[in-house]
Amino acid sequence: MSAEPSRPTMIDVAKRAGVGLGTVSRVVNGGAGVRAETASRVHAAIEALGFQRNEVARALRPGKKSASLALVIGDLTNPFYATIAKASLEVAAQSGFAVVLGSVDEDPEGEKRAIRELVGRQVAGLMIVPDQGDHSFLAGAGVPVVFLDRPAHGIEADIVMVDNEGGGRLATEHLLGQGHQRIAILLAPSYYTTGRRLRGYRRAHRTAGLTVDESLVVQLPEGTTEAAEKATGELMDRPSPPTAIFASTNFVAEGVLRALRLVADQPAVVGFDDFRMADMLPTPVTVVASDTEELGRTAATLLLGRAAGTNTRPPQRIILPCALIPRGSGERPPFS
Amino acid sequence: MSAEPSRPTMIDVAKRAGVGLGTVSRVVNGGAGVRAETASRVHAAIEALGFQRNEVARALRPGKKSASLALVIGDLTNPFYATIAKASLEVAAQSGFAVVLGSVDEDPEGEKRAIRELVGRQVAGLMIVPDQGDHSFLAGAGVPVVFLDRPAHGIEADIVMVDNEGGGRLATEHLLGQGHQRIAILLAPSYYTTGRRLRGYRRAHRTAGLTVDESLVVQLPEGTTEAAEKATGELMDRPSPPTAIFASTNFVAEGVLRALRLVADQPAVVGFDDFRMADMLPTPVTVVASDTEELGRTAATLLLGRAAGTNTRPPQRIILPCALIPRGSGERPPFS
DNA sequence: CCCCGTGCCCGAAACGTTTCCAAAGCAAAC
DNA sequence: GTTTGCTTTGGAAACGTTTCGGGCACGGGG
Repeated sequence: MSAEPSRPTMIDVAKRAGVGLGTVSRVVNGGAGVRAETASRVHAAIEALGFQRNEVARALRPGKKSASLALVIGDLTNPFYATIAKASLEVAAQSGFAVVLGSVDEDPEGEKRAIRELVGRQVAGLMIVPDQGDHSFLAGAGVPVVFLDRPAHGIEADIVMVDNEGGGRLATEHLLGQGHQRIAILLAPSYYTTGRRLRGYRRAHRTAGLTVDESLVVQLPEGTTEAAEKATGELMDRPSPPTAIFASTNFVAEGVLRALRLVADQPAVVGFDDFRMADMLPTPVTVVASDTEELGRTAATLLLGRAAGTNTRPPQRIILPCALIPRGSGERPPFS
Repeated sequence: MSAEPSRPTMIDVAKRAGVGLGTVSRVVNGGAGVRAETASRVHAAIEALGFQRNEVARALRPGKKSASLALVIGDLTNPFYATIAKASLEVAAQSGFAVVLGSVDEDPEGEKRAIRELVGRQVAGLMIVPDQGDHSFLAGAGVPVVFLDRPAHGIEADIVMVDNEGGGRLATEHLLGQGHQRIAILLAPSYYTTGRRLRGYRRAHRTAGLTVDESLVVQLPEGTTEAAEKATGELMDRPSPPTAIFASTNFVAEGVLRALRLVADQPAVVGFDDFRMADMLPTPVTVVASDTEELGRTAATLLLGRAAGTNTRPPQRIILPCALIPRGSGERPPFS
């Protein structure tokens, strides 16, 4: 057993450079108020010892939060979430912040535990894509919070999201404009976003003077491609199938497209959120999409402002617009 | 300006429960050697105050690393990396570890800085998808390291990677088996993995008694779809274009497919690494792939073992196998 | 009655940094 | 020569936890 070669501390550096502890600290933090000659001696000692500041000890001082942001987010395999993670990571990195990923169980209880954990780590701020359930326990945590993609209950905080209702309306209006009358909507059980998209769907119908056939509003048991595939198959097997489908999610859209490979009369399809290869499929997929990177960037920027105390405005609600990207699948006319 | 409602500490809890500081600590850490009655009083106080252990202070004690792993990885938007992140995150979470994402600049210098940062945060271990360049500076850090996907220079450490050469051979043999003689290989400039895949390509040729036409070995300036698309276009415009293309990366494969939309004589295509929708494209894409989740899981498990001191074996090199998934694009016969 | 375990609990020390106060050096002004 | 003020430096306190050496109370054995 060799003795653990414990990393050198500022004290070691101070001894070696023949200066006081405080001086080393000052040099490490930018070196204001230190003679150049002294500073260079300290730097030499740091170099020689391979000293590396212990961020943990640094963060212990009151007021100094650790320079990290927490990100509590769903399945990174979903390009929507991955894009958010990437964008926020980039913004954070520019300010010298690291990003801590919380464990991402699906149940609200796991989410709560993960968040507690993160708060205990003294992160400077939290970015959360909230599950359903109450988030009031965050109120007293003394950490700024920004919610992404959907609001949370029980707490006033910044939130950055997409114009779900507008997007839903856009998609539906587009399909109605092609002459479709029987438009199905497949909803992943994601509660809030899904609800708003449905609302847009309804509003588009109302505006057009149509009533929606409730049997075409399909609530999926899961947000997976498999569930969507199955539901789509059943939908198209009905006596009078829909002539168009609005898929409320990128995974749902994928499932829909899979199911449709076996179908003779191809309905029009519009998805929500863009995805890779959407334009490469046999008939390119029309989607309603927003700038997901912008969403992540905005949230991170906002949070950094809060964490730094620069931004003291009341909680903001930022809503990013959606645009329709016609590619083919949404422009198919109604069959029969 | 309301006074910052600083979070309660163990001292506050101790006062409120009418016990000593040490007792609170024991209760919080499992409560061995504390009378049940006392423990419940402490728990009540914790509940009442909303106490949350300060992990930073905890990690300050010598030996105690913070319960977090660092992950230094490329673009999360790349499903390959996203999958690794997800899998390792899950494993870490099971052991109560969080995952810190390092800033992911592309240049080696940025990577080095990011790693230093992470080491300073007292993470319990590092998972790194290494850039080229020397990583010997990690040797003295006193933190266990696991490299993913490619080895690093200047340091002995565990590494988990894919059988790149075998995969390259598999892909090439498959194409040769279809009667292709002019097989192009498009290489993203990722140095190591790319080099091994090329080696597999060469070996397959040699085994088949063929010499490779060096003009068909295309080194891309970038690993982007755009670069691959451009190169593919040029490739197919040659007087005698290849009848098959081996794309060394998922992004490269995408670029190839984009370019091929405009081409009359469709070459066979095999990609490296699977990707979403590969089976949904007009002609489904044949790929060589390995279990990326397994890669992430293995690395995380290995690292946790090192961090806990459970695993003291000499550094391991784990190589995951690749399998060919025929879907259509790789089974196209040579044209003309 | 004394001694010694055995549980349970207390509180000080230590971890490595930042920050604050004071001291020291020095130059300029008187 | 003294004062004043500024720059540079040293060192102690504080951050919130874990850990460790005791202390106290109680009970049983001698």
